[in-house]
Amino acid sequence: MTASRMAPKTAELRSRTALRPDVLAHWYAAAARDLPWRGGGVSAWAVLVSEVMLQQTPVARVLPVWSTWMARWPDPMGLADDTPADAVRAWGKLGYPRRALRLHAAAHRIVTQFDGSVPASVADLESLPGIGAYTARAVAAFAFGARTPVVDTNVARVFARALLGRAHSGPSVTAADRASVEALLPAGPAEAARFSVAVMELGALVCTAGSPSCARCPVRMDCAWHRAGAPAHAGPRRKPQRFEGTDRQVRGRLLDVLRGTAAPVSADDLGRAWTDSEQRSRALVSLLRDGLVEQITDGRFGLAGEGAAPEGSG
DNA sequence: TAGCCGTGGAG
DNA sequence: TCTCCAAGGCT
Repeated sequence: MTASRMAPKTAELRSRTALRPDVLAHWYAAAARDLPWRGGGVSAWAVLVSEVMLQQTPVARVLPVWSTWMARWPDPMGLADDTPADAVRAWGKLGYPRRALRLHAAAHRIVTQFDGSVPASVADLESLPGIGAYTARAVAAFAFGARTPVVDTNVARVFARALLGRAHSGPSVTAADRASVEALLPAGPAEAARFSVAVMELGALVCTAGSPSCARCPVRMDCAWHRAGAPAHAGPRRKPQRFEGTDRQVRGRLLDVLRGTAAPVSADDLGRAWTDSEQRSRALVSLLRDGLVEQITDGRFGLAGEGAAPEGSG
């Protein structure tokens, strides 16, 4: 869903009925998953944490980690008071552990810069580490009721299919995509947020990337892609990511060792996690550079913040 | 901006 | 077994 693919004018898009807010709201009420970070009584912090955890990560894997996290750190102050190592360890095996580091840094910034309260504006949210264009708008809309386009890969795909008749959206969500979605957002903030979460849910449960379930789609009769016979995508697909044998895998192995031990470990201990010393060294350097790992004065390695000498000891 | 950054379940 | 990928962000 690049800018060029969004060529149809707003008025033309608006005239189409493929994504009627009322239809989507009705479907959402009946089909949506009951997720603990949705609905009333959930803090903005809880929403923010869920959105960060959900980046590139399946809901089923996020659920238990989010629950544990929120029980331990119900507000940003609690997390900011603990070490980055605590955050990385609590993150467990969710993947992309730098998110834990950034969430910890975000909590610190919320405390120091925003008086402990998650900011409500998109601009302030985007200024926080680990909070990008999508997450900032998701928090603004779902936690604060802001009328702002919440466009993730699901929303982009649903729009590409229902309104443009294309099988897939572009490789990444652009500002032009957000502008297109914003043009179709219901006028009321509450309705807009409901519309956004409904489209997201539709993309996650029905209008999936691989094998969409058009038969049970509430908007199939008005979907441009479905009406065109659901033609396959012609252009190039995203290059599949390989993992086995990559530095990413090595980083994961090293971090797994460090998560599993309370005390810092020696280089030899890390050596057992991966035999190729050159690759192991490269991965370790990158972890140090990222701030996930640190080396203490005796040469051993630990998660960031846990190997630090006590204050005043040197 | 294309490449990098984890993990493990599903088909 | 192997491929694909799941609510992005950062450089």
